[in-house]
Amino acid sequence: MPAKPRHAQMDCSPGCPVEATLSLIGGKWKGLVLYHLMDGTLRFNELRRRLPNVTQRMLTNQLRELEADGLISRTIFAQVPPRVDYALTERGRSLRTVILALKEWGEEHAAA
Amino acid sequence: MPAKPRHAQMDCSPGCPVEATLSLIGGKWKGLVLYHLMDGTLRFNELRRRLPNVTQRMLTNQLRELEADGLISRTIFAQVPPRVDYALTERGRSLRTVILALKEWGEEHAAA
DNA sequence: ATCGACGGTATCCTTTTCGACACTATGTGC
DNA sequence: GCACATAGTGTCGAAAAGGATACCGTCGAT
Repeated sequence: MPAKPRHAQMDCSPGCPVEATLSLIGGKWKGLVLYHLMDGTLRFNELRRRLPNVTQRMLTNQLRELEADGLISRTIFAQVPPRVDYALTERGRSLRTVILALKEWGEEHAAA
Repeated sequence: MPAKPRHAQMDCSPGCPVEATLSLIGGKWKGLVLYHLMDGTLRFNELRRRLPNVTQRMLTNQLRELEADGLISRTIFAQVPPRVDYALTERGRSLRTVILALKEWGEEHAAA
C-alpha cells in the first residue's frame, strides 16, 4: 500500500501537530481537492473538470488517501452510468479555517 | 538545483493560493523549523537539538529553501567557531497565523 | 455497429525526496 | 598531539511520489 509514511513517525515533540496536519493535507493536490469540496458535494468528474492538470490516477489516489484519513466520504450509487459522490466529512469540514488561512496567505503574499 | 518544482506551474486556478502556500511550507521539516523560529532567533545547532530526527543535511537543505523563499534570514558571524543565526523575516512572521492554525488543528484532531 | 460518459485499474517509468555516512576547516582546551 | 564544537558539504542509494498511457464494463444515444 503506497499510503503516506510521510511523517509517519510522530516522534517530533513540540511542533509535531504542525507536521501531523501537513502530512494530511500536504499531498500534491489535496489542498485543492479539499478546497473545492468546501463548495459542496462533487462527483468524480466534476472534480476532474475543476482540476484540469491532475491525471485521473492521481485524483483517484488523492481521494483514496483523503478518505483513508477520514477527511472525505465516498458514496457509491449503484447506477449506470456509475455515480460516486465525494463530500467532506465532519473532520474534513473542521479543516475549513486551516484551508482558508492557507488561501488567504497565498493571496496576500503572491511574491515572485 | 534540486529546489521545489513542487507546484511550480501555478496554473491551477481557483484554489491555487492554497497550493502556493503549501509549496512553501510543505517541505518535510519546514513547518517545524518555522514553528521553532517563532520563538525567536536560533543558531544552527540550537535548531538541530530541537529537531533530533532531522539529519544535518536535511536541516541545511530546508533552511536554504526557506531562505530562498524569503521566509527566514541567515546571518553569518565571522567568528571561530562559526556562528550562524536563523530568524524569521517579515514575510516569515506573517505565516504565524497559518502555522498556528495547523498546530491547533493537529492538536484537536490527533485521531488514530 | 459504434461512440461517448462514467469512474475507475493496471502497468510502466521518471523524478523527487530522504536518509546514512563520511568528510571539511578552524580555533580552543587538555 | 588529540579531541571537541561549529556549521556545514559531497556522495551514494533506497524509497516514495508523481506522470503517461492504455484498458475495463455498462448503458443510452446515434
